[in-house]
Amino acid sequence: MTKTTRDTLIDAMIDALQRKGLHGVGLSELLTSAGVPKGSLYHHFPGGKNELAIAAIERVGQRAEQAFAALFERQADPLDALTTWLQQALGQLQASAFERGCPLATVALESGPDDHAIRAALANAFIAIRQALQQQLQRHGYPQPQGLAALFVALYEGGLLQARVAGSSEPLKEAVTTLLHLIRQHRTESMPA
Amino acid sequence: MTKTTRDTLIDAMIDALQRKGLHGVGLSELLTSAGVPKGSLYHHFPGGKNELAIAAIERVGQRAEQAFAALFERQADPLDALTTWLQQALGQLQASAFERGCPLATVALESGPDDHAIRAALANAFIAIRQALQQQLQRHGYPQPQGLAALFVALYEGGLLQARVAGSSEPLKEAVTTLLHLIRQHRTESMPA
DNA sequence: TGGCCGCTAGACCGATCGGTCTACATACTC
DNA sequence: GAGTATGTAGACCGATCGGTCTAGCGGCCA
Repeated sequence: MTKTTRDTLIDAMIDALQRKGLHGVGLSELLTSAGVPKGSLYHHFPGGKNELAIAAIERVGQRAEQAFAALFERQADPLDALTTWLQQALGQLQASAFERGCPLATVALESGPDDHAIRAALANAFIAIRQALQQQLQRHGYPQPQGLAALFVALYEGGLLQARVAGSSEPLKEAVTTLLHLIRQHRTESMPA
Repeated sequence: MTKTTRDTLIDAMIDALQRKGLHGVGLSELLTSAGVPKGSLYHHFPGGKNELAIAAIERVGQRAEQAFAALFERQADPLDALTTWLQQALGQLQASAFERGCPLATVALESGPDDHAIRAALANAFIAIRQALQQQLQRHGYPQPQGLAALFVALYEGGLLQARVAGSSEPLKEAVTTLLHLIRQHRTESMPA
């Protein structure tokens, strides 16, 4: 089963969003890297660049949900699962010489109030991610699961950003270590197993 | 003392970076909003858009350092100071209908590996900010001050991002509350006053 | 085999991009 | 008042932007 043209385009857009953001990629550049002519783009996505970006955002959201499901199934304690998750993200960032961050973050900051559709897609994706985390934390009896979920997502986004500009994974590593330490400490004291 | 043309341009660029990022603003748009002709821009910044962006990043870094200094002078406990800081950021975001975030974040995610100068300016700014936080935390005896500093910056950047796409300050508020709770708890237990 | 349709292919378009260049106003110096 | 430095003003440039349009390829069904 070969990848369809549509999927090729979406993947190319995701990669572009990770590296430069929506305004940063030219269509011709994107099409060249995807090996797809312009006609095909506008056949599959009549709405052009924007529609493709929205499809990319939605796919990222879906993948994140799947990845979380798999992760939480493998590791019982959500904290272990989240640690794995952050380590994976860090690994990918390092492997790409700190060029590939979160595909959602850049668009989120670039988008203006007029980009309704993009904003909606982003909002959905982030809500889904936070809810997935929150449910797992709640199920395992962590206090303030909603706040913790938002905190973890913030740590992920803010940490990747810092790692990117620093060209080093140290800031993120330190922040993760510190937060996990705080939570574990708090947990063992307030709810002894 | 009227604001110089140079300062007007820098401020306009900072505003643009907060709203749309570097690639998102056109020069003509920026110049119109600043009320400055193109000739003046290239007189003060021969390097054009990039050089202006770097000047803007540097100024943001300086302002942050000043703001921290003033904040820490007014509030003895760094945690109180940081709470104030996050509340101010949230206030500004809300006041602008969630359009004005951190001027550094967007450029950080947009910039490619070839933008050496911009990357260097960003790296400096973030290092300065983290160090300012770290020193204050250290001075007040908080454990893992470096990790805490990185964690706070991540919370700030990741939290503003979430608030922006959500069009609501709730995610950031919850994350802040949760983190402060964790730290205070940890502190009172490990180092009773 | 002829017609059809999903899709590829890329020439082409006006608009806008960042950047350059010349002309001019102002103000300070000799 | 002539000369010079500083900075304003915007017409103008080629390149590139996102998007449209026509041509044609290749498989499928009658």
